[in-house]
Amino acid sequence: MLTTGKGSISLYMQIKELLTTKIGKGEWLPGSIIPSEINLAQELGVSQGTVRKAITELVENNVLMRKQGRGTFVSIHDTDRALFHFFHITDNNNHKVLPDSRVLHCRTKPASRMESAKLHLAAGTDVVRIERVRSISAKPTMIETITLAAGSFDDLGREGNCDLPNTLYELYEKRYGITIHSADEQLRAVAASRHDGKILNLEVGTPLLEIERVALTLDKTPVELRISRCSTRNHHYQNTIF
Amino acid sequence: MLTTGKGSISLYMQIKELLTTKIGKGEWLPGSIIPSEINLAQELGVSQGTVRKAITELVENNVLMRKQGRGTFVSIHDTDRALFHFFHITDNNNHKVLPDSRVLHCRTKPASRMESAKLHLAAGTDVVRIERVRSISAKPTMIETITLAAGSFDDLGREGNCDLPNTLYELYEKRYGITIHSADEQLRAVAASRHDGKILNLEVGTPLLEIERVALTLDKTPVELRISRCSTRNHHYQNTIF
DNA sequence: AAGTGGTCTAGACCACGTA
DNA sequence: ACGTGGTCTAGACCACTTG
Repeated sequence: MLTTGKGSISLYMQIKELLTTKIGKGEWLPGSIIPSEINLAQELGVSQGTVRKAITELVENNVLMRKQGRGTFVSIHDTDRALFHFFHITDNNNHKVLPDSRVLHCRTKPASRMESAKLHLAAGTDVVRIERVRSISAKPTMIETITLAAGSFDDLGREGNCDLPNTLYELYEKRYGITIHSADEQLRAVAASRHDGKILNLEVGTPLLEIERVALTLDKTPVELRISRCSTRNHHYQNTIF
Repeated sequence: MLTTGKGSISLYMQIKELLTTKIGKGEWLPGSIIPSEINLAQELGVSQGTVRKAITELVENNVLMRKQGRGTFVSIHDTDRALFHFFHITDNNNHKVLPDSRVLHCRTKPASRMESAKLHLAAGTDVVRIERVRSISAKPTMIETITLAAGSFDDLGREGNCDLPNTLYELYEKRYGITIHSADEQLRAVAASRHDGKILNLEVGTPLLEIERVALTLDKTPVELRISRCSTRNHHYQNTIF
């Protein structure tokens, strides 16, 4: 179980990994309560303070949530979290608005070289590729191309199963048991293609903000590749550096 | 001094604010060591654990740095910190490279409406406006327009005092005692102007990534407005969401 | 050897939510 | 009334740095 003594990793770190593993394996599901600090401490044969330190760090990593008087819970991906944590587009008054979305295509195809590289897939593996338009205040504002490993999302994209909700990360969590925990984003300025222009109602060549995001699970497995091209006439990407 | 009892804020929070204030006022300078946890605890009449909790949160906020066996230090803005913390442009292999910079202009002028709004200055206050080009691997890659309240940076920009170092935040800290602690960034895609094109050696209309950054001190006072327009042909803006 | 931060314990009391 | 997390204490031992 827990190892102690010289040269071994600290107790609270071992506990942190133990808790992380339970969550990663689905033993403790998102939204469910975990045992109290006192119970965990007794089970593991350590003091409450040690468990507390492990939990504190997991709360800082958004893996757990504490609610005073109630208990500690595995974090859940509701719409709010998606909006405030992963969605960085705001209007020019810095207000976040969750855009609507409309699916254009949804197909299962072999992965491109770029897709298999970014998602760590073997060449030629099948992926689901979704293209959708997102509108803010009824104005088409961004085009998204989303790529998922077909194996992990088996029924998605098959037989016209394309009636997708607006916040996909909630779907991944609820229907497929895959929780997005972090993401790497790369931003570039690109020129609108003819296709972009037609859908976003812009001139060809208009500068667009391209966001290439790889979304990762708790154990850093890449799960989704999402390329968004956004008009930044009335909106922008907001980032705060602490 | 410290207040305790019902309805009052927690001890460690009061200590956190006390330490923050000392740093903000310049009583403890960047790079200097602060009293040990035990000394602080004795001075303040609390236990070491309480001081520790306050310090821990300040370390998480990048205000302090701990060095085991040595002590706790006020964070310093060396080149590395500027590079790893505030500079988000990387090449397409996700490697950070600190660009060179060459100053084009450096003038003191009345603030524009936008500048006075973003820097919380009265209309018409004098500001220093610096324009520079930054090159990566000898290729001009970004144009920066930097605006500072002239009052806080008195001699800067006067009498051709424009021999500026590459990492400005180090200069602000060392010469003017102003430490940049956080920043708000807004990213947009824009078309290269004739001026942009000439300097960056690009066609007019080429999409550029525009980064508008307001840099803040520890107490959230806006100090610098920086607008960067970057070619994203060989580079991009990298952001990780945890 | 002495001093620092890092980990860990055992126990106290408080604030909050539920029953 | 009870159980939860939140704060705080006092003290132990370890790991690291410096003199």
